[in-house]
Amino acid sequence: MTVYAQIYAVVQQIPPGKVATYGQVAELANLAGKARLVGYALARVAGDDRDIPWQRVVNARGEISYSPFRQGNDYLQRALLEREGVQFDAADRVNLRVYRWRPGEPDGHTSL
DNA sequence: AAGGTGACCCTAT
DNA sequence: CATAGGGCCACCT
Repeated sequence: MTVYAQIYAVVQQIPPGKVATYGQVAELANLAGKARLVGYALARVAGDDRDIPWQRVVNARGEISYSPFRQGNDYLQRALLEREGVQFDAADRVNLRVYRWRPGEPDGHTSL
């Protein structure tokens, strides 16, 4: 069982229309504090593996992590999320209080 | 086999 | 709000 397998297993549980942060995924995969590994692991499957909803992972501020290394996948990420109903604010961020996925609550009830 | 690197995160200034 | 620095660790030369 590699650390990647654990990371992918967690990401696959994120339901459509919801997002999780890198740090959150790391914690759920028993890799607390190793958020970078999550990004690294996802970089290896993006565009390659369609079984993993990589677009549902954003950074701790609710932003998509843009990088030239992603060759457009970052922009694609936003398009995919919007297609799922996730809305971005004027600062290009998603409101984590509304869209953050909470394990155990399949259809996150957005109570403030 | 050692060193650079990356889709991160947190705290302090 | 912005910048800076430390911690993290598997992957690829």
